Amino acid sequence: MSHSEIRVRFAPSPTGYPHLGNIRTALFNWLFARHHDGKFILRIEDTDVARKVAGAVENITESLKWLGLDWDEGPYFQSQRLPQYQEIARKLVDQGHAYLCYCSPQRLEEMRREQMRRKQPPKYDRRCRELTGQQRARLEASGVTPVVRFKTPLEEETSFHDLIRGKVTFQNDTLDDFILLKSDSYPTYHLANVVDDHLMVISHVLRADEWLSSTPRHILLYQVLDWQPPQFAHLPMILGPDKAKLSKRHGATNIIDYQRQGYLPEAMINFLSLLGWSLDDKTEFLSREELVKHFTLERVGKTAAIFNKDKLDWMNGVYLRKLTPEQFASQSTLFLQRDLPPSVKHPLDNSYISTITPLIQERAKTLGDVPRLADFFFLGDLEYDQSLLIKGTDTASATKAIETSLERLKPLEAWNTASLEDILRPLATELGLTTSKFFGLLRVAITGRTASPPLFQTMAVLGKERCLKRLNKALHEIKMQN
RNA sequence: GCCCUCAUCGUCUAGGGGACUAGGACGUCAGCCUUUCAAGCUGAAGACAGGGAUUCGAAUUCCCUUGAGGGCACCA
Repeated sequence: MSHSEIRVRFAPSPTGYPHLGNIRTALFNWLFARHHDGKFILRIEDTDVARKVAGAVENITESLKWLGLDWDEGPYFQSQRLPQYQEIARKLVDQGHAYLCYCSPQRLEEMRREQMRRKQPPKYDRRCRELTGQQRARLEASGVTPVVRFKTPLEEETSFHDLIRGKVTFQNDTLDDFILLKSDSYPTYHLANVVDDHLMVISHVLRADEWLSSTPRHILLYQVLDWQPPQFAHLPMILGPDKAKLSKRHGATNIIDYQRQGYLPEAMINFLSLLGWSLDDKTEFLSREELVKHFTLERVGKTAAIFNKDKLDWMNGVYLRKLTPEQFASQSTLFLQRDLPPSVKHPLDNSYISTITPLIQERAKTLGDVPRLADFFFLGDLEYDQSLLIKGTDTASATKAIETSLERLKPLEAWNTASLEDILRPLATELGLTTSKFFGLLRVAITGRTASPPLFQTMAVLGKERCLKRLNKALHEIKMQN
């Protein structure tokens, strides 16, 4: 591989399922790689045995696949590369850049509590930093398994140039002697991350802003290891509506949930790309190809973005409407099969579905809306809410309207939108009702609700038999209620 | 408490000294269309956190204040 090749990675830890923020990071890495014709690498940072979540790796790969964020290498697993980290840790100890620490977690915990209580920055007191051989031998003999800590320089400062933030500087004395290797001999994030980014020849680290303050530690590691650090770009965070870092308590943040709710991957990609990045002052819609073509770090912003679900819904609706009727029908089918009430008999008839979905397409914001918007096309008997049935009309006129409609409709042979309109529209005048009232009444009788696709089209799709049956039932209910 | 970062309409953002009476989008409101709901169209309301400084001129540069976020684990 050439030295100038762009190589980036998405490196999630399998301690949970990826949410919007994680995926936005993946997306920007992917876009950056594709834009520069580089490589996008997937690395699983599974160094925390205790917090590992079953199925997380599968969920991560599934999410990336759903969105079409294909990776060129990996997934690599850090848990399978333990010897590499251990060797580096050993080397650092040998060279005097790191040391063995025998302090117990309990002692550290107490110390932290005390520091917090005294409003001091919680920091390791470096008790083991300068142990004599004798002291070490005694601790070793007592059976304590040590951790390896980095010997952070006590003076001077560490700075680096962030591609998005510019120059960032930290005083070394504000840094801790952080742990490199845990007592279970797994590396911590800091060690594994640096070692892997170097070994995998990562050219650019594009990660969320929350990592900014650990970057000086990483820089320090690169320095003592005599490795060239990658370029860093810390992406603005995505926050929940409460302005806090996205987390479980923000609800359905797992990216796969959005798939389940019926968001389209294209819409998701487009929406996410605009969270922290923009092309110009007006472009809202960009295809995957356009995104790849135009994506640059220069146009990534610095300010954290609050996730705005309303806009996602709007955008998904636009993408839904852009689908061909055939595409929309086939995409809807899965959701209808999954979410229609159990009373609806399966399997569903595909040709019937394709007559319905055109009436739903411009009304759905997600594919998950489809079953709710279309259930009355599949249900047998409808349950009427009496207040809906007689809304805006009195019982007598409602009864008469439906009776007359039934009378005129029964002999109708050609049951289609035009013929239905030819019969029913004049009837409104005849009955002395506004079309709004008359059609509204029929709408409730036919669909069980006050809002639906256009009445005649709906009736045409439902068919004569079902419509007459529903009108009869509605009529019966009106009479029963009085 | 300490460190770091950020700061334009409710939200996502454009803006990198004069083109800004600050543009676009979502949302909101109003109107049009209309058999309802949507969709569509038109319009409206709506922001440069505050204070200094630099400059002929600042949303744009610098400083301070304030606010917000993030980090400070044998978690990543």
